[in-house]
This record gives sequence, structure tokens and C-alpha cells, in this order.
Amino acid sequence: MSGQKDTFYVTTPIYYVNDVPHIGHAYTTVAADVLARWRRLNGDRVHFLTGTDEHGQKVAQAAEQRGMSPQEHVDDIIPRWTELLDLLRISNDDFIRTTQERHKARVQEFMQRLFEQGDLYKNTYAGPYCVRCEAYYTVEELLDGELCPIHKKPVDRMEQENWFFRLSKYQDALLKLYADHPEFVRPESRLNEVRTFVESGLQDISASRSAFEWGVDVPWEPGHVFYVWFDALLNYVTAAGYGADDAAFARRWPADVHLIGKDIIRFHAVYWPAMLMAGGLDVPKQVYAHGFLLVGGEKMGKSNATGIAPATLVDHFGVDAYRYYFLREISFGQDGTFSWESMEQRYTTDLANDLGNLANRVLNMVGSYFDGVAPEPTGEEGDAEAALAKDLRTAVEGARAYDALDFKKALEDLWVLVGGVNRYVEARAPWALHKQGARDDLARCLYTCLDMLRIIAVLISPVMPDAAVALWAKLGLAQPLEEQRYPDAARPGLLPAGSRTERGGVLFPKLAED
RNA sequence: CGCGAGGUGGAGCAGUUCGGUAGCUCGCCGGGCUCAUAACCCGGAGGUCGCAGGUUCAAAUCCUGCCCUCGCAACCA
Repeated sequence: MSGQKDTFYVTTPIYYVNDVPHIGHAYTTVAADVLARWRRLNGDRVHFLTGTDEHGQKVAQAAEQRGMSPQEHVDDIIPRWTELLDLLRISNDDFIRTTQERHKARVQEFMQRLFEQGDLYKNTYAGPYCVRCEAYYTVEELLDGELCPIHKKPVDRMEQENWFFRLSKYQDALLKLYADHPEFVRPESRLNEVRTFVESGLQDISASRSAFEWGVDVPWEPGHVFYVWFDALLNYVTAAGYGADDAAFARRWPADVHLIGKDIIRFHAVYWPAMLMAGGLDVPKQVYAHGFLLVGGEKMGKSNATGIAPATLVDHFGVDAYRYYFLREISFGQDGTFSWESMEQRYTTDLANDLGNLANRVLNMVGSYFDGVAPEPTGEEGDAEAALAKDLRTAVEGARAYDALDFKKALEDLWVLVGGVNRYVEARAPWALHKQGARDDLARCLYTCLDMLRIIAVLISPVMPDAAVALWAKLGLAQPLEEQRYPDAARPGLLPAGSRTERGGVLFPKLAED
């Protein structure tokens, strides 16, 4: 019974099960996975959660159209999401579905508590309502005064008796949270946005729906289900063991970081901490909102998003390149543009030419000059080694940028080392040393190259797990890659001389012309 | 006066917190090397850092005003 938090807990949003997975979903999920793998590399105990949001009116309607029960429907389409995780090598420790009993029962308990302490009250809400959006609109928001601004379809007039959450009661507590813990919302510009919103005055929000049944039942009010956001947000605690496994929950909660897209920041940075305060739980340490992916210069929507399924890109570029591209190309907190051309360029330049070719040329020389056995580094070190040592420091220190979710910086700094080893090879010209018969210098040079490749394999492993393992295998290292720890494994000289390396088999083959 | 983000060589970006040689990738030009996936390495051309003022010995970086682009503006993820 430690009762102490000792686990790094990272989450993605739970994805709306009716959606078709697109690169936006994959972006958040990959980033969370890289963070999880990075913390594991640091020796932390990690709990990485993702999952699906399966309630709501649209799900029920989709099911009805297919002549299925809602549960049959979601069970049927859930593989879309689990396949995405496999496709992208996501190392989540748990996968929550909001239709699971472990979730629903705990949601009811949590909300019952809010009800009993008076944080929920009954009121009537009336207004224009779009069924497809599952949302009320104000008259001003409607197109021509009668059409849903998103679906361009006529809206219904809806009047519901709803249960409301006293969000307004937590306004001051939220402002205190932002003041005391500015790191609660990242990047900083998002915090400013959130603070301004809260300062402008919070209204209570409805927490239940009575027009349909597909949701978590409100225990004290038959015919009502909880509004899907209350249901959905609570996944972060129900999946961590809240109310079911107190020991596990204590080790995990509060979450270290909720990774989200900037579109849902209000729910995570305002409603969610207010709910937790009401429920007597700690708020998460951080909500990190990343930017949007733009496609063809436009905000990604359903139309252009579905045109580029993650699977299409993975088929063409491979899973490692997929993961690498989005994190290297785009500043995580900001919007970024996806294009097929830039992805091709990243692949060819960074992966095939710089890294893949480096591994290939080094392993080839070790094969030719030392029969594939890593030599003892007998020769003296010189200026070339000193320059390389500087690049190594850049890469090793740069890796800490993973902690700030600055993937771009971490990878940029790592590629300083990749370039550095290429420069080192040029400076030492091992092919010339071989011709001169300078065996000691040649051994020093190629040992150093192999040792640097070992470190590179460790440092790329959070981002490119498959490529890291492949490179690790080529180096003939006996100790498993997953047992390596940062920063110890990034110290030079740890590659055992005598390792049997393997030539041939290209890490990142040139893309086929098409 | 709604809020926020962005406007840096041909393209895409970093740098702006704590002012002081304008950096990276790609593209272009020239050279080197030959171990390697025609890959790698070196050098070069190219920018009044949106505009106009101000502070300062010194501003992409601080202050003021303005212009342009894009999001958000309460229950659609």
C-alpha cells in the first residue's frame, strides 16, 4: 500500500467511434506514444491510455440505419481504431471504450456524488438544435436564421429538461489554478486563451440529455443520459482505476499530461478541472494542445482528411517514416502543413540519404575491412573525434526536448549527430586508411562509427521503434534494446568490440518512382 | 475598439522569454571524395526579418500605430 503516485500517466483523447481514423487522430496518438516510449527509455513506470468515445445520438442513428443495436454497431466498427494502433506501433497500456461496464458504473458514481452535493440542478433548456451536431445553437449562429452552420440543414426546435453542472461556481478556483500552475495549459498561448475565456464569466453547462437513450444512464433520473462530454472526459479517471482499484489509481492519478488537439481545449482546460474539483480529485498536471494539420493549405476536414488515410501513407513510406515525418516536420504546438511532397523529401533526405546510407556505408566497411566484426578501438583520437563528441552532446542533450513535447527540436539535434558521423567518416576517410594499411586508425574510426550508430538507435527508438530495432540487430548487440536507458546508454564506448555486425539490407530503401 | 495565432532569402520553417555576427532543411551554382541507397563532404549566390514611427551605442528581438492571412467567439469532435 504505497498510495503514492509513481507512474507517468499520459493520455490521448478518446476518439469518436463513428469517425473514420485520419492523420489528425494519428498525429495525437503517435505523439503520445513517443512520449510514453521516451519516459520508458528513461526508466519510468508508464501508463499510456487511449480509447474510444462510443455514446451519443449520432452513434445511435448510425446503428439504426444499419439495422443494428448501438452496441452491435460500435462493436462492429471498433477494429477501425484498434487496427490504427497496430498499424502505427502504438504502445498503449490500456484501451478504454466508454461502453464498457468499468467505465459506465464509475461515471455514475462520480456524477452521483456531484448530484448529492448539489453541483447538479434541473433546468429547462430550449433552442435550435441540430441532431447531427448534437448541439444547440443560438439564433445568431444559424445560417439564414434556420440552417445548421455546419451541416447546412434545417435545425429542430428542441426543449429539454436537463441537469446542469454548476460550472460557474468553479470560476475562481480555475483562475487560481491557472495562476498557480501556468504549466497546466501548454503552449502558453493556449493558457492565455483559456484564462481570458474564464475571466469573461462562466455559464453553467448542461450535463444530461433526455431526447435519446444511447449514453450512460443518469441514475437518479430515468430517461436521462449524461451529456457525452461528461461521460467522455471521465474516461481518464475511470480507466486509471478510479473507484475500482484504489491502489492503481493512486499510483497514476493525477495524469501527467493529456495530449489533445487545440479544438477541444475548453473541455479539457475548463470543464474537466472543474468537474474534478467538484468530485474531490486532483486536476491533471498538464493539458497540452497541439496544432492542426493543414492539408493543401486548408484546415483538415472530413473531405480532405479521409482522402489520406494513415494506412495509405504507411504503405508507401513505412511506419517509422510516418511517425518521424509528422514530428520532425511540424512544431508540435502550432498548426502545420502536410503534403505528400514534403513527406517524400523528408524520407529521402533525412532517412534514406542521411541515416540509412550512413548505416549502410559504415556496416559495409566493417564487413569489408574487419569481416563484420567490431574492432577494438586501438588508434589514437584526434580532432575528428573531438568534433564528433560535440555533435554527440548536442544530440544527447537535445533528446530532453522530448519532455517538453518539442519533438522537432529533439530530432533536429539528433540529426546533428547523424550529419556529424557522416562528416566524421569524410574527415577520417577510412577507405584511405585501409589502403594505407593504417589498421589502428581504421579500427578507431569504424569502432567509433558503430558506437555512434548504437547511440543513434537508442535515441531514435521512441520515434522509430522498428528502425531502431533493425539497426540494433545489424550492430549485433546482445543486450536487448528495450533494456537500454537514457542517458546511460548514450555514453560513448559501450559497444562491445567483437560484436558481429551485419551488412546488406537497407534501412530506408529509396522510394519507388511513381 | 471581441480573443488568439501567424506574416523572416525561391519554398517550408527556427530564432523573438533574458536586444548585440540572421540560422536550418530543400532548391540553385561550383568543388571534393569514392566506403555507401548517383548517396556523403566542402564552398558560394540569394533576405531593407509585413509597413510606419519610437526607445537604445545597438532591434527580427522592446514600445506605439497600421496592413494582410488564419483560427476561435460556450456546449460539433
